[in-house]
Amino acid sequence: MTELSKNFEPQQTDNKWYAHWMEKGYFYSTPDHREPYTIVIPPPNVTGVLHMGHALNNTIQDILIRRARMQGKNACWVPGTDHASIATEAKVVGMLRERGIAKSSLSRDEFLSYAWEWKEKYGGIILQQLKKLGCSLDWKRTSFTMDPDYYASVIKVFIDLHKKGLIYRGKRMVNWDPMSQTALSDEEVIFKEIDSKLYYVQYLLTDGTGSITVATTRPETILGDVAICVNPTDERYTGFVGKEVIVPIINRKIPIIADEYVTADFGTGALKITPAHDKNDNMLGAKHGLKAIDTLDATGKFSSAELMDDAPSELVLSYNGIDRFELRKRIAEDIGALGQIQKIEDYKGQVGTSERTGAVIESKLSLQWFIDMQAFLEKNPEALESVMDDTIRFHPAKAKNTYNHWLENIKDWCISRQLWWGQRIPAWYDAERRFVVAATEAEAIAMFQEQFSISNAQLKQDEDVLDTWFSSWLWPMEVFKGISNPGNIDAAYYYPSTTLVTGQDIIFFWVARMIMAGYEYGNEQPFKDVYFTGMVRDKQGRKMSKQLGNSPDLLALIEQYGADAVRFGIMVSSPAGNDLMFDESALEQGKNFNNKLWNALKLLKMWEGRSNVDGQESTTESNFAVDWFANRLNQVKAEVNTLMDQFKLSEALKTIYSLIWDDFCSWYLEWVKPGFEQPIDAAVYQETIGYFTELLQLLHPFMPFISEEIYHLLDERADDLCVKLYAPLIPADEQVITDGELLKKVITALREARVKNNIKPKEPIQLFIQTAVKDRYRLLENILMKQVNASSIEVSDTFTQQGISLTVDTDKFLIISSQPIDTNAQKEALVKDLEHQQKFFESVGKKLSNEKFVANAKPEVIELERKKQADAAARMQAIEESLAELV
RNA sequence: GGGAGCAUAGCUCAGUUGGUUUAGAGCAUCUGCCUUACAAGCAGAGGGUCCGCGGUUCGAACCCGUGUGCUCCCACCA
Repeated sequence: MTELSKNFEPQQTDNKWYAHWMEKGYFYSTPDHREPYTIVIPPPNVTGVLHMGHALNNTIQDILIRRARMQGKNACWVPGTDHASIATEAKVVGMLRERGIAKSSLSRDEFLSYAWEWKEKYGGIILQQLKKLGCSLDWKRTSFTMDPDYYASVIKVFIDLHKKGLIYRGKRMVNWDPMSQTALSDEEVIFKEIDSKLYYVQYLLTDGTGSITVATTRPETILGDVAICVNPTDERYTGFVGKEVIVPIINRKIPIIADEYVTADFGTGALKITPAHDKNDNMLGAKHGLKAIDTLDATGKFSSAELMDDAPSELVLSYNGIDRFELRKRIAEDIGALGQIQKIEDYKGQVGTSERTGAVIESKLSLQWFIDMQAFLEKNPEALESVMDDTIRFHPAKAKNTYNHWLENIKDWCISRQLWWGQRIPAWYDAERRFVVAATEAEAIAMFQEQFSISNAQLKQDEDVLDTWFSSWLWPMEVFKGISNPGNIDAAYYYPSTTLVTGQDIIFFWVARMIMAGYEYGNEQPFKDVYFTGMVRDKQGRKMSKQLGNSPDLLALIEQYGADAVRFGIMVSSPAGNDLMFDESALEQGKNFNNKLWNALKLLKMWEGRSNVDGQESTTESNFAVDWFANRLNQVKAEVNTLMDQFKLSEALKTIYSLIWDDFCSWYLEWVKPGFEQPIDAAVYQETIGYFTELLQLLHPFMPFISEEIYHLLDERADDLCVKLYAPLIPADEQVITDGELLKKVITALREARVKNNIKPKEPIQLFIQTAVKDRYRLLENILMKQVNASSIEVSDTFTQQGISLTVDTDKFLIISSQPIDTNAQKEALVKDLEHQQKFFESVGKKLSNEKFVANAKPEVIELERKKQADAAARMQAIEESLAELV
């Protein structure tokens, strides 16, 4: 027997076991006759590092996949990363800048070779970090959304959807990120409340009869104004409609028009129309036949390029190159100098920002590629139906509402991005901007021949790449090459996947689109269950963020507490779909739990050499304890199964924790513990080892390292817990469970009596019991004696001595000790208990004498109330007898 | 502005179709113990107007209405 350390030392065991599991290839999966259980990881950004959100998400996936593996399913958890177009490109640009290289000085190919170099070097660190957490991923299947096959599948889907008329190219108002200089989808825009100012700008009428004042938050766009709009019912302005005003500074003459869109009671009731810079203005401009004048360039700086018709002044030209926010101040000042700013008010408004860069979004008219989502959904109505009718089950179900709302109000998806890192859009243009969509230039040339009768066309490929989510939505299929090589063995076996575990925040970005793609390309659901995790917050409920500095270093925590303790801490307080309030004290609890397990092991190791193989017969206390725990274990295993099937992982873990700590360690081990330096019965010892093994197996999905370690220390063996199959469930014997509960209750009550009467633990007592179920107590006697330190137990019909009396259920107990008895305190306690019982008895009695209750309640409920009443009566009688015996 | 959700012990949460609930657990707190696996522990205890108000019902933490307070999602009233 090797010497066991005082406490469990995870740092030494975690890496050892992970390496061992890898070496054995336990995480690798290939199709076979077994039922598959498939999870595809939500691919983290290739540039990412492990944070609390990942830890929560991946711990859950690992628990599910490990359990499936031990249930005999063919468990396959596919790892991988996402190329994360914007985020990665930004990182590479930053890296180049540090080296003194500007992106603009590079060709596309040069830039991409730097990007790949960077990806190879730094990408996927996060996957290595997942190993520290114990994640049992099938590393041979590691995928990347820019792998050659994956890339090809994305192009294939683009071409296919274009052919089906679901993808179109058009000039629309898009969300423009001036920092990364690309269009974004609506989902990538986050609205934030920002303090700004409302400027009241006066526009003079051309006929010299006065002016109209407009309230705007964006004076920098004034030079692009093409009209002033008022509500037709607004009496203040009835005389104005049809007249013209002069735009300050640029001196353009623009009409005053009327449209019901304008709300009279906001600002001055007059709205300036700038179709190039606002979605609603653009809509109004189109409706009223107004042109759009764009005064900002792609980087958000002023550009006079579209102002040439207005013969711009020196002042206007001097704005060129000024950033939009600086420009706002400048123009406001310059209009102020003209005396045409009436007032400036503080104003808090919603401003769209880029999810990735945080830059304030500009609405910009731009030629982009879109998916007609409405048409897509009409073609695939199952995408909505499957979720609403629980063909795809959402956990928690309330996420269905969110999903439903989004799909019912779905808008077109802008999928082109003005970036280089990503799948390049397979559209080919000639000099006259005619285009075809084709996978290769050769195909495109052939198509030009066919469509436009142009041979050997000189073509250029679209410069843009696709939105990252346009590749992610194929993830569950394409990790098995289901798009690039449809119907292959892996795809047929593993797809649709079993469970998806992801954050609620990407329900639209990702989950909804995967479901849509699933029905379009495979005509079935991509997964059966979706488990949504909440957000990880600090214990004050704040989001974790770099600015607040409240985001713990996960690897440091693993180093400090061990991976199992971290997993425990995360899981113990994270119900499905609810935010996780991360608190380091939960990790402490996890560490303590490790230690508890470790000490149980140490205890068994002490018994190992002292088991009595051929000696005395098993004692009855051991028999009952062994019998009880076997049943208790079966009972809890069934409970855990139910909880796991309902995805109540946190509850399941707490249930296992309590089974191990309370039932196994506090009760069972104490019940079978032999006297000091006494041998333990060999059969009992063997059973105990078996129970501990089963407990470790139950715990393994949650805490894989320590369970594997103890499993091997408990008994030298060749197999591993990691792949040990769960035994079939056996129903528990209720009578044995009930007897065990009674025993616990009696022990607790007697201990309480000892404490209250100042009987020292070491002082033995004599115990007398009056009970109607003598046989049951005979079974429990020896354990009871040991647990309450009784020198004798006598089951009799009457008590003949004075002592401390108490009742448990309807059984009466009398304790005789050398301590002097405080009769008054005894009486007081009994009277208090009696009063309590009486109150209860009366309330039940009241209920039972209520005719309406007896008439309306279900028979079994009435029966129950009768039983409660009878029990209370019996208890009252027992207490009264005890009181009478007290002189 | 529209929609969804939540409110139970100091904290984090369970509580299945209303009746085995006189509302439970973990953590924290308090008391006593270095008892021969474990003081990172053991034994025991205290702690709740189930957010307020009204209603339905024989019976409500649970169902309905309403008020209050939080959270999230959607929506560019300039």
